Amino acid sequence: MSVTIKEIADRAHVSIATVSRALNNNQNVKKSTKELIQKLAKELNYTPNFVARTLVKKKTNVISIILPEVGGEFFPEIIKGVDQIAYRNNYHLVVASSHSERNTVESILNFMAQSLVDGVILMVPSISNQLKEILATKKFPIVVINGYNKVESVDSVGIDNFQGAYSMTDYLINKKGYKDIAFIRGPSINSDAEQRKLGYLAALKDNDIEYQDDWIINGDFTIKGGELACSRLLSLIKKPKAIFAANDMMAAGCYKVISSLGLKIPEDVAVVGFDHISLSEFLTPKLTTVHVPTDEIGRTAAKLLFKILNDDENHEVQHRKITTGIIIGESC
Amino acid sequence: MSVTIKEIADRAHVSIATVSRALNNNQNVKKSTKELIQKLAKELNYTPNFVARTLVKKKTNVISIILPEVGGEFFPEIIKGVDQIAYRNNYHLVVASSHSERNTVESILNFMAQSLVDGVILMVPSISNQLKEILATKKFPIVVINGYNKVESVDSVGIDNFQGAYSMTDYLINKKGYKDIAFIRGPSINSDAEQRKLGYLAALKDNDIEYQDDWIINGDFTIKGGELACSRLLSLIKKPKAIFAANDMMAAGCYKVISSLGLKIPEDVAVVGFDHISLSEFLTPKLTTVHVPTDEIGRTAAKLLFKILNDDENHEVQHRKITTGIIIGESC
DNA sequence: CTGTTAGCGCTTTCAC
DNA sequence: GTGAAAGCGCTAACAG
Repeated sequence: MSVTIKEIADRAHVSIATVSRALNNNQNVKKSTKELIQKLAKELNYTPNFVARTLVKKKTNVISIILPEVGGEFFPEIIKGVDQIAYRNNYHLVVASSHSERNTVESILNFMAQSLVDGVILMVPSISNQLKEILATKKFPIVVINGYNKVESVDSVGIDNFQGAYSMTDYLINKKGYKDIAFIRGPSINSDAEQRKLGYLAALKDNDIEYQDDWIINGDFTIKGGELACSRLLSLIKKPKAIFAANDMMAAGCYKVISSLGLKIPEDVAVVGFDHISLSEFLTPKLTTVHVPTDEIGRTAAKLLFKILNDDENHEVQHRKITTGIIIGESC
Repeated sequence: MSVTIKEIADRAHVSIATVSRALNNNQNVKKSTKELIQKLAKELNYTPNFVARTLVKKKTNVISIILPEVGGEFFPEIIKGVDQIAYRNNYHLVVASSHSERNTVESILNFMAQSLVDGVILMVPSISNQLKEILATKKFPIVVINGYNKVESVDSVGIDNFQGAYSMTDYLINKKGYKDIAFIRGPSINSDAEQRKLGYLAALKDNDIEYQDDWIINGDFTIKGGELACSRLLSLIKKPKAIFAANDMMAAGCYKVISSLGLKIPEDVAVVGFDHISLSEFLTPKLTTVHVPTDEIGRTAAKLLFKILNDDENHEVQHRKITTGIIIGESC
């Protein structure tokens, strides 16, 4: 096996305690012996046994992120952000995605029970009651990624959907001069989607624009849903001049319908989206959309977690919102 | 802290050794005491301390996957595949992506040195000499994802680029009746790209079609590169009737150029790609392309790794190639 | 069947 | 400054 402190101790003719001290650079070890030990360690290519240290320190230097899936547009970015911060803190990251054979709750409990990780970042589409209970009574460091429907006692970070939708709507009105703006909603159980709708409504209101009931159409965040919604909007007697889709996928659906009707974006009707997925860059004309800084979410969550980890006692719960920005394309 | 076997031992009035045995279900423990212990364990909500066990067993039940990046089209799928298999084997997965602050080699050495993981899956765009050396002298379980440029002594899995390109070309010729097929290459240092070119050439040859030098154009796997290559091809005196881009990104570039020239796909010129990235589904007309079963790569790599892990002594090195399939769109 | 004992590799009092 | 010794929670001989 690999070299241990015992090996070094033997060669340096000191005790393993001294080696331990010297290697941890702390304590009061005579300069010369410290140097000798460090030299020896280097020579022997010594690396501390992580596991042994963990056993005594009760600290694994591992955090974990649990998410519904590892693929897609957002998750990888989040992981990346977390990984970055973890690395800087000299931590490792275990990624656990719930899949058919594993569910989120199980994952958390498992990790924590086995004292495998020092903390977890949890990303869930929605917070079930079972989960809520666990979180409410939790006694381990955790931060949740998911803006709404949150548990008060648990740190969280989410994106500011309201602000994003508000500023996009405001942009359409005040920078682009649109007044007739329709909105395609996301699934109503989805709290992100709801916030986006509220942001849209608030912006209309603040600009003294009456909202039209039939310009707020249900959608389901899919391309297909966008197509359906869009064709309904464009078959109204009073058609909107701009369509704000609650996500880019549905905006892409609008593109399909609009081009199949022989209409032009943005001349005949403008389309804007939300998310800034990579597809939005490939649409012609390039989609104007709300950018969600995904990696920042990951980084923020990780930073929050380390704040708890380093500052356990007097850490106070925070709920952070990540603000969005507008990516200006040519679709309005 | 959490319950330990000592706690259980006390309550059951037996020694910790017996508890350990009972819990591990092995050995010969009297049925009644075993049942008592297991009942107690459940009552006390006992979970084994992973770290303590690791320290003595010298086995962490963690594998790691190291990749250049966590985002993008492919990596998440690979991770997912690995995760699935890992979970089934009762293992955890640590994901490490090399980023600005960390490089691959460092990661491997680090993990192994700290005896943090039992094995690693390594995915690299290319294998440097430094890495090659490490791999050649490696003494820990590792499997490399990257078909070519491989180290003989190390297990690997990669996709069969040659076969993929061959069958696509063959499909164009024999199913679709094309004879004038141009090819846009990837970067020549990229061995995947080279294999694709070879597959293309081989298919032409086997069908007795002379290849044309100026129909094989350099590209760089980017949209821009695809655009450039495509406009060069379409300004030739003798234009090809079909363009086989070595990846979907470049195929997307072709789409742009072709539509800007007012030409139609596939009537005026057919376009096919390679990779089956999600963008290819959104192109109009839908792109015909070679599907790379990414999650299968991950699964295969993981299975291979566990084969080594479980079968250490007499495992013989394998090099696996994952075959591809054709996704039929409307672009040819 | 079950208990005793000796570690795994390291950190951390407590003495000297 | 440094060593001795205990112990983290568990497993694995070795006895009985």
